[in-house]
Amino acid sequence: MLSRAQASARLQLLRREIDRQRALVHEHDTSDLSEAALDSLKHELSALEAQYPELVTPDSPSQRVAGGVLPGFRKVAHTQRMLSLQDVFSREELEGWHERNLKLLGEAPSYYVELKLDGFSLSLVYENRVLATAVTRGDGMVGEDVTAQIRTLDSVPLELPPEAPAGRFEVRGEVLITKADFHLINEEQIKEGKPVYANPRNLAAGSVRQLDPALTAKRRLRFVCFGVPSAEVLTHEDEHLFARQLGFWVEPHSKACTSTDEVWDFLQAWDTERNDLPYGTDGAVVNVQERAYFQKLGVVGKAPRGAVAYKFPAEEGTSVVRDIELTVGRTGVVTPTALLDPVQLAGTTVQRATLHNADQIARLDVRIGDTVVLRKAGDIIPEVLSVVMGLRPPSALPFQYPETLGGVPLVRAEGEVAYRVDPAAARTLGAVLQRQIEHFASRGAMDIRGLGEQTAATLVEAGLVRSLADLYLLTFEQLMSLEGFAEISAQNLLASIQASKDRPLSKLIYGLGIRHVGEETARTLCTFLGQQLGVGRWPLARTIAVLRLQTEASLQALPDVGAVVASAIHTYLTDSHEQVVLDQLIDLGVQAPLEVQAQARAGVLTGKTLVLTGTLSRPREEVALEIRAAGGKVSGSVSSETDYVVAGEKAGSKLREAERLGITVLDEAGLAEMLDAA
DNA sequence: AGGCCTCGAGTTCA
DNA sequence: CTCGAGGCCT
Repeated sequence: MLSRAQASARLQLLRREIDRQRALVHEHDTSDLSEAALDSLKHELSALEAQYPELVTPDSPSQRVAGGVLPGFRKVAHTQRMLSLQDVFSREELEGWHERNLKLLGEAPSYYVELKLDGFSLSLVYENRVLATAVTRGDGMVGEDVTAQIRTLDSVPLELPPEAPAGRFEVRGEVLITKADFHLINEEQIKEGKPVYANPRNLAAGSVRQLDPALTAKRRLRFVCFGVPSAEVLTHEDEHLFARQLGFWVEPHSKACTSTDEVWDFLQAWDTERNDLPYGTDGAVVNVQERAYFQKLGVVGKAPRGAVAYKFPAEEGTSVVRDIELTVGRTGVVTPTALLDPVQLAGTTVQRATLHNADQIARLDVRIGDTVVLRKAGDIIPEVLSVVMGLRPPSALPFQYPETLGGVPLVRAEGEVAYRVDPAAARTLGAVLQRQIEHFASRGAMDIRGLGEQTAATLVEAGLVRSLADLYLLTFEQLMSLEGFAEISAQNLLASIQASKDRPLSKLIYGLGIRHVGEETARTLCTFLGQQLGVGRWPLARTIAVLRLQTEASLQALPDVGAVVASAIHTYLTDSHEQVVLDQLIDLGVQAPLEVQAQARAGVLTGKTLVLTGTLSRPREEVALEIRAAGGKVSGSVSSETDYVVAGEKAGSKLREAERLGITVLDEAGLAEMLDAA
């Protein structure tokens, strides 16, 4: 919560930045901030003003209806004010609005939901069925006369059919440009070395505000009607039908609903389906269906109560960096994370975002106190896109890494992006040990159920676990003495730890956390050991003994193992600490068996590389196992080396990449068929 | 030396 | 998912 003085300073910055953005958009049709990010700033502004109403100034952007009037066009007053709509962002807010309708009307209205298209609003006035004027929305009261420009649009009838009423008749709608045309025009701009348009709305607005109508005509603009306020009809839906009869294009996906459940279903469905529409939408308008009710609900401030604009969860937003936290990973790499004021992003509340490394911080020039633009990368992980420089407090200093972390010196290795804690001292840090244990116990490694972040922290803090081997020394009594352990959970954990002794060798090697040795390299080592030892089932004592015989040179002979990886493995095996740990694991009965089959039968997929993507019906690891059993290799990324891509539900970029490269795409059934063919 | 390609490691929220 | 970096081929 900001103090009054802090709020006042912040408000000033926000107003200045929002005004600057508005000037950019409306006078130059460019922008250096996305629509969603700007929305987010406006949202913060109104929230702060709501909190400190006495700080609202008459010139605040919140006091104005979007738009503004540009010099060069004749100003025209709207006969009926063009209102704006109140925004709702969640189901709760939608239900709240419905409750209010219910209270004010005494009974539930029905609703008509229509997609809100991404263009700019326009009012057409017909006099005796002939187009008289076309006026932009402007500030809602007064707009600009763009009749000459609008006349060039095919989708605006210059004359209405006889069904239209005589006299003055108003038609309202949105002027927009399709996504395809938007991209086409921006490509032209790039070719000509001109600035690109930030979004279709800016382009549509810019195209209409060409003083020369011939220029407007070249842009393929379309008028889409959303209302005929002066028509004599009973429902909002009828307005749409009537407009269609008169020859206007009306967005065809609108839906009549009798409950908010139905409304919500519509909104949820279109949140994803809208991506397939040829034009952009950033929300939907929920209208009270019955006109009489709509009138009765009236207008409050500058918005009618009978309709709200639902905004689809934005993929971009803004927030303020309160602090930069440094966390140390299992390898000793120190990663900076921005701690943020909570912000809604694509349907979740985001409070932290990784800054990756020192380079990234320097590139973005992120500082504590900065306002940043955030996006969800791949719909999951928040990412800092940029800093809004106009909102930087004067006191913000460039971020500096400290010299030490937890008393251990931080070093940045030659040519590396990352800072690490001094490797020799890393194992003395509880945080590093905790991460090592988490990794060792993770699903891809030893798969010890019940040993996650929380438990690992408890065990390390209590001093019960000082190395990976200590896990196998834990007793029931020790666990019971810990906070948060009951009989059942203690027994379960001990059982999981026992069970982990029989995981395959590759899982153990991966779990050890040797630098540069991941799942793939662990398997490479196992294949090599299999060749050395021959057919049989080999215990850890034997496999480790063979590994310890290897020189760096012999390791380098393995596929995908070069100088760096070989050295890392060799260093690990000869490190005195690690030797003790490995010997202990052997003594404590960790088998980690290496099974060597008589002869890896050549399967149907021998020599083939496959990539799995999307949601499969079974765990990915299970499918991967079958593919490997058939001789195939499972890789993480699609390239020209890939033979098949197996796509499940909701496959994303990898599927597109596969299509681009012309790689055969299989579904799960297709894969099963190939495997069965063996 | 340069340019793929693959692997490793770290990441957020519900 | 994304980025950095190691391995390997040209």
